[in-house]
Amino acid sequence: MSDLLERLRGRGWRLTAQRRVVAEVLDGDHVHYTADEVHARAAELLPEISRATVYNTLGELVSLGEVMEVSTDGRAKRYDPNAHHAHQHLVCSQCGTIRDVHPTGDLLAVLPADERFGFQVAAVEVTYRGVCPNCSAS
Amino acid sequence: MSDLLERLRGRGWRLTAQRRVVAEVLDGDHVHYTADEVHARAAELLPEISRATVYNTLGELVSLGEVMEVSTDGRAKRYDPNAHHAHQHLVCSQCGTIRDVHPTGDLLAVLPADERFGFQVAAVEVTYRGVCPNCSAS
DNA sequence: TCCTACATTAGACAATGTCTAAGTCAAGAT
DNA sequence: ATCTTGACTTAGACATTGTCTAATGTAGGA
Repeated sequence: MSDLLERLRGRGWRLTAQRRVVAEVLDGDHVHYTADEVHARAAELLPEISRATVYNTLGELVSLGEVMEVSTDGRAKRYDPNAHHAHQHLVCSQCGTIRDVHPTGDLLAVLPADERFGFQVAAVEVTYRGVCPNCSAS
Repeated sequence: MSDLLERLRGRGWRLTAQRRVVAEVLDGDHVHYTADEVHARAAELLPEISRATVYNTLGELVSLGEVMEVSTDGRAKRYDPNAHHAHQHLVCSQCGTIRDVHPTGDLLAVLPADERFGFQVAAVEVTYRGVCPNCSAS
């Protein structure tokens, strides 16, 4: 993720202070912030950053394939910087905690041809749901 | 689905006109309406039905396991009356059409124990994405 | 240093969903 | 058949999340 800014510059992006702080907030794996959470954390580094810029920047990062958009609950979308390694998500039904997980096998292959209805199937998203150790204990 | 009202009565539900029309709108498989779509169709049968009642009723049907909540796009949730037969969804990336599909094998089993992080994993939701024949053609 | 096209901003607006207080009614009790 | 009561419905305010616009600012090349 630290070379994200380099890649973006290579794509002709202007490196503004706002884009830098958004990238900084997303830095590190296992982070799944909502847009408003990204905005709140970015605003600690750059108080005058606006919501619109955060939304714009996140949308651009998704378009470029640098960040994954995840919606596990029908509420706010979450942004996952771990976009360069295929993975799925495991969500706690109680507290909402999200973990990146890696199922075995080919998840696309288990959809038979006669269940594809002529679609050109390109991708698959899997959400596992359960109760995390923390919530089990209490 | 036609015996849904019977099951609900058995659970102590009051059978109001509003609940009848919501059940009628959802009747039939392969239907994936948003709450507002359900409201619009219900209002054709019972013009004075309110949005709040539709939201309440859908929420209750979901709690009772009679209807599945599906959110394939991070926008409005959709309501799937085909809740008594396990299935997953195939979504057209262009027009948003949704089909019910049935992958083979045990989708839970492909998540190894060392990828469960102590969670008690209870369910799995899969969304396949691709382009439908209609959108491929045009 | 200057230009200018691209980026940012504040805030209005849109879409979806939730909540409240007041009125209505289904269904059991009489 | 009527009464009673607690569950149900309603209108509309409110909340959350996301999008858009017009004015202003600025990164980076000339």
